[in-house]
Amino acid sequence: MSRWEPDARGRLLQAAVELFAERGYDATTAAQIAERAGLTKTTLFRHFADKREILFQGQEELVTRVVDAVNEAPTEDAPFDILRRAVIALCDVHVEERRDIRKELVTILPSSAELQERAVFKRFAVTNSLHGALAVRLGDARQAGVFADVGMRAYYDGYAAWVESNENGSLAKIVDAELDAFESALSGAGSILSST
Amino acid sequence: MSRWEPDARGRLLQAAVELFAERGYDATTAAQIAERAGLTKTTLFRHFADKREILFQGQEELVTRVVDAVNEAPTEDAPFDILRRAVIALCDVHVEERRDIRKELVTILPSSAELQERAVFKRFAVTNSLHGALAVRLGDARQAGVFADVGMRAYYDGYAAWVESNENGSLAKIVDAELDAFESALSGAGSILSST
DNA sequence: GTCTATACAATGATAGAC
DNA sequence: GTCTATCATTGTATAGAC
Repeated sequence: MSRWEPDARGRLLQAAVELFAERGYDATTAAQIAERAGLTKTTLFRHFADKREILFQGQEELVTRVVDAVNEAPTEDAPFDILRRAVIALCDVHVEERRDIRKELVTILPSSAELQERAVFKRFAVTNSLHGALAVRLGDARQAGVFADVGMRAYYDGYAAWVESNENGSLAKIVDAELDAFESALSGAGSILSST
Repeated sequence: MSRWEPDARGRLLQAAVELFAERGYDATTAAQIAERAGLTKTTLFRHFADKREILFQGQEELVTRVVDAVNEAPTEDAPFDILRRAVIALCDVHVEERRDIRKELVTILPSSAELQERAVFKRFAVTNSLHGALAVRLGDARQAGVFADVGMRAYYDGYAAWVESNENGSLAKIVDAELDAFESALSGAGSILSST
């Protein structure tokens, strides 16, 4: 019952995705996004720290998910099983996500260096959180580092395959298979190290 | 000879590092940097694509170095030995680098989100190039991915330790030891995977 | 508590003169 | 190569409207 239309953030996101798809990220100004959402530039920046953040909203949840999953993993879990839980926990986020926007994102992202930088930085943040949690749990920072990298690689590779495959089937299944493949690669790694 | 003082880029870098150290990255404007270097803002942006790039100039060299090292590795090299060559090849870049600037960089970087994003993006670019070259050489994209991540982790961890240790000894030595540690972690990885 | 109006500082692009 | 000048855009700050 307020005087304002509700869901300002949602409207801004919708407007942004539309305009980015129409004329590209760089060619779209913050003012144009706000206008299409029936708001002003000032209000846009009250909701989002910057223009990039419109598309990466809610990534902080990935950090808490991955850390919680590691911390709550059963004591009897083997290291790679802990990693598996953590990475699979990330997949659930995308269930609620709007499919149309996800589809657009994949085409918008490569068009702007600014956006790619932000995307990479978010990935880095999640990787670091996973690394930290695993280091505590496993007691070995280097092993935790390798596992964190492998897990995130499985996640992002799986995500890319999922989006490209027209989204039949669940993301979690694809990522799980990806983890299997990396697990074999790791277990075979001992035999392909230095000859010395 | 010309009317202008030579080495505009060097003077701009010098001025930028000084000012960033004095008053922080965000509080320093492009105009101030240019002024201290005896130039104008326009000229600054003719030499550097943006303000961040002043500090990350020459990182493209890392990409060519790492790729060349992989491609030129002897046929008889084991996979991890190829990786070792590639990562060690990165270390030589920092020999020529000016020590005072390197020292300052470590304090400036954490003070600005903008700078960290760029730094992470550069690391990502090098990692991807290494990944690509290793994938071709090893014929297994996933194995190459794990190796690329491990190698870059060894490099950046080693670099951090090197800078912190007041720079006695060579970077290559520290990174090499780091690689040894990761190699053991990898060779032991087979035994710590899923219990299933 | 959310939105608007206005003014402002800084980045980065562009065009033309030396 | 550099300079002056001008410009659009991002993002902030302030003060006020509903």
